[in-house]
Amino acid sequence: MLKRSFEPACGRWMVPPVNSSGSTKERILGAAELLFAQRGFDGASLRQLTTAAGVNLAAVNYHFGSKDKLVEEVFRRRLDALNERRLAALAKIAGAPETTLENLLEAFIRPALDLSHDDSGALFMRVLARAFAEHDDTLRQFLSANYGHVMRQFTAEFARLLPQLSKEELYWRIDLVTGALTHAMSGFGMIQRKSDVSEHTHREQTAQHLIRFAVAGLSHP
Amino acid sequence: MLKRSFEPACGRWMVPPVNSSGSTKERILGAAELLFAQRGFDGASLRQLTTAAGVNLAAVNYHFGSKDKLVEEVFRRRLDALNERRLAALAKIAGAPETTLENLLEAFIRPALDLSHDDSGALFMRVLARAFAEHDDTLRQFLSANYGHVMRQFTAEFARLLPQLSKEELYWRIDLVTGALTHAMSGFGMIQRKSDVSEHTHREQTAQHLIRFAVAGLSHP
DNA sequence: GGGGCCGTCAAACGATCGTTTGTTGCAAAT
DNA sequence: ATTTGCAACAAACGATCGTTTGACGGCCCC
Repeated sequence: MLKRSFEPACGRWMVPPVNSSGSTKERILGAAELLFAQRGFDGASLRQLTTAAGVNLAAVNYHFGSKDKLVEEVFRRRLDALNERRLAALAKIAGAPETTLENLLEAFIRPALDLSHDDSGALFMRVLARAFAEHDDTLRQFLSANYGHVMRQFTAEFARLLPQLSKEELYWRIDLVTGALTHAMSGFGMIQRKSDVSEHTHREQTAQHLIRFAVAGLSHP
Repeated sequence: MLKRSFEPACGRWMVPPVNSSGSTKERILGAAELLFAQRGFDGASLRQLTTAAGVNLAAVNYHFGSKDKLVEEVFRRRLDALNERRLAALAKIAGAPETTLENLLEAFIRPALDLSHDDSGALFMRVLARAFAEHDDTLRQFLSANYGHVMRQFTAEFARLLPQLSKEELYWRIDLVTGALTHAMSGFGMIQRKSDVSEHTHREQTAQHLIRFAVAGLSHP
């Protein structure tokens, strides 16, 4: 079997330890983030999810309306925070004459790395990487409608700092940086965190490598 | 709904036009590639799949043993060809004193782009991007066991052409290039093929941008 | 001509899916 | 004290899942 993760010999599926803190809605969202990251949106069933959250099966439909609405809420909760931080960081440097490409990339990348800081935020980056790969047009429209203006503001600032690039050239490069970012954040690839460095240090290294790589890729002639 | 693609008002799910060419096994593999790319491994059911292929429901289990074995075969068929081409291209330049970083990246990237050339090979890149995002350890082991030696040979050649980089630094950068490659190939992002350029031209542009970006990112001090 | 494979088929299997229902406990409002 | 509304629960709904079964027809080989 290639895809589905393990299934224990006894019992049908893993029941992660019950998370008993917070309200019912929050416990569902937390468990959803974990299981969506591990097994995907289709792969994680509401029964696994509600068992992990320690709530009743019907609670998801009661509080969110449907499984799809739950998925939407998982996205909205994290992306609202992420894009707020991005815009706040951008606002501090936008238009300033002394702003460097490193500053701008920092503003773009750092909030994504910080998101991975708190307890389960790191899982969300995997959920996001999955969603990107799903390639769904509905997701595309959702992201564009809700967070498109953030990307537009950053692109405008990139254009200001890289005036030598044509619009098309700039789009291409930002696209490639986004790909490298998503890849690095989701943690697939050769580079794994070594056991002797802390999670925080590892994130810091990731950011450093990513920013240097992106600066070189963006600003080459 | 965020994720599942549309479902038509009449009838339960889309039934793509029947593909009536080739053997039963080949038709199943073709339809699997299409539906796995569109709906994911869990999302695409054997009933959708066999209907699209124009074969009986039981044919999958008869010819492949199980759905999971089918997934495995979808991967193996394309990756065998991809890595053969990569190794052939690498063999022509490995160790040669006049080899440039561009040559090496070309050998690495071009076969992936060429894979997208034939009929449905482009779909496979989406399947692959999905599988990367799934983050499954079983997949990781499958790739490492069957195609790890390819990555190792390329890494050795990268190390020869970039002697100034530490081993860790090199791994990081190759990882980021891989992320950009996967992202560009899977086609999520701002850049979409314009209707006035051919598929071939678009692939060529993708390769050019990607190689230039990667060279800059890899070789910066 | 008859026996053994092979590929295909409709039909069914049990399991699991997302969702709905009806009931219960409980606290605030009347 | 009674009513109202919310949240949680067990249980069931019909649909769909991956897989298995047994029968049917065509083909080659003895």
